[in-house]
Amino acid sequence: MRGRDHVSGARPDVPYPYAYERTATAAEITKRWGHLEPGAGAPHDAVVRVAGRLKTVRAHGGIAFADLADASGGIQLFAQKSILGADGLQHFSRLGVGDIVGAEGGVMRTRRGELSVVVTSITLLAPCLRPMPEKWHGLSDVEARYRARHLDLLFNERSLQLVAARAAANKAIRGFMEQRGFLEVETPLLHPIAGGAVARPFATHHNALGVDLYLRIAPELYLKRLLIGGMERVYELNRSFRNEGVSTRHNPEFTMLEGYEAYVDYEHTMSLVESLVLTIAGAVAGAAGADGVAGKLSPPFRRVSMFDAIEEATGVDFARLWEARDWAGLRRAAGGLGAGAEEERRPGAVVAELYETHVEKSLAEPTFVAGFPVEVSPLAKDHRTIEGFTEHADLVIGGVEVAPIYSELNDPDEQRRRFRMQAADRAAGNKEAALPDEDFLEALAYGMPPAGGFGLGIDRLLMLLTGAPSIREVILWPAMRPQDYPPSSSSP
RNA sequence: GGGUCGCUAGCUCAAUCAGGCAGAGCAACGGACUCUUAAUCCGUAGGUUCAGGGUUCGAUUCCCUGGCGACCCA
Repeated sequence: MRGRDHVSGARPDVPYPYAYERTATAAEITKRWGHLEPGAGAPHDAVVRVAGRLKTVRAHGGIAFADLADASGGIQLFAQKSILGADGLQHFSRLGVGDIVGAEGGVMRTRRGELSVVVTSITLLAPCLRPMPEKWHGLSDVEARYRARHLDLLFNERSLQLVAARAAANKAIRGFMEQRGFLEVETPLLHPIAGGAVARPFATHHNALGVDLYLRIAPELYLKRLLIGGMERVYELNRSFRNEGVSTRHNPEFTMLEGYEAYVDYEHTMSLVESLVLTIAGAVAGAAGADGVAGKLSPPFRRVSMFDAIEEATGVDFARLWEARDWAGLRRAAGGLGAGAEEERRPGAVVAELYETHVEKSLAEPTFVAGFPVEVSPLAKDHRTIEGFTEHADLVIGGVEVAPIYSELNDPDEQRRRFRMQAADRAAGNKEAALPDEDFLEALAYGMPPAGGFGLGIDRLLMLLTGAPSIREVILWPAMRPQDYPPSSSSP
């Protein structure tokens, strides 16, 4: 591979200038001078200085053209020997695709109708020493796009749009939460105990303190401490980490929004989340186009109990079996639906499995599924009417769990029992079961106001809203195995 | 974790089915050309065919192992 290693050495001028005084972007020139007729020029004193990356260069002997792209769009550069002289034109013509340049000149529309900067001076700001992907097909190899995102963004407009969509979502979230009186906070990312969710953590170690630490799997337990501390509405737009598989829907680091509001229950919080999701959808549709469901969501979102949802999907009335405490009948019915219904499994775990395998994927329209078995919701308050259930709801859109919502558990004794239940689960081999957090229990004992809380998976929401087929499309640098590392030496 | 598919020049792809000199376009380099815009034309150079092993006179091609990725399933 030869590349263009020669270019920097061939330049007589400063190879890497420190700055370029730009006076116009491509879009500004298009807006200001778009009315020019073919062959017409702007007044002679209308000199612009533009900067950007060359997409193509076309030399024609006495003249040359180049397409310059900046963040606002593109503008053609038009160079002539009669203006630049023979050396100047040759200098221009030797510029290559990918070089970053600054150009100064007047503005005109060519006879063939292309708005152009008539170059009076061109400055190479940074040469492109590596060969660029092909101008016509660009970079389409999926793996290459994820690994070389800098090139992906240069060649694939959609990738850029998805970055903008995330920025728009973040901005909408902050605006919405602020307007509702929530304060944005930042809590620790390094946790002595990874709590607040059911997941395996990444482990690390602090040398000076001599303690093992874990990357957070959720900020929940710290945000609840803030409620104890007297804050009534808080949220954190956070990166969390889960040491689990990688797939089109899972990335080891992901972005989540968690919010807590004192003195309300999950019914109230469901309404909050509904408004929030609609607000985000509007912002994303504006930034990325409504390819996914961004433009199609409409309130009110449906609310359904887990038992009703299961009955709709399977035709079996598990609510009746549950109320009758007919565990044998429940196991029999669940077993008939392919669920693991062994004697030692708790009925709640069986119901949760039925929901996950038979219901969740089929919920296309935005739906709040309310009431989860206590086994899978160690941090939510007991359900007011269904024994063994909690006030935990999931917002499901397009068959994907987007947001869990809770009436937050604030009884420290009950919280301790829940941790014990999880510990038993863990002893039984479930490595994901939650760990007891004594610090948190002690804090809870000071009294936490009743509160509604929610978590919103931003990456998955962006996938849904934009129609992205993989979570890797909405994350700039998704987790990938290192390529050629260690450098291939010998085979085993 | 299982299954299917893919990996050839910087990029996009041929050649693989049926083993027989590894190619094209773009990009790069040299040259021609004063209204091009996937510019055109002439010329030059560019390869660990993902890696290792096997079969064979001969392997990008067939077989095995491994790597990386995509998709589907759990």
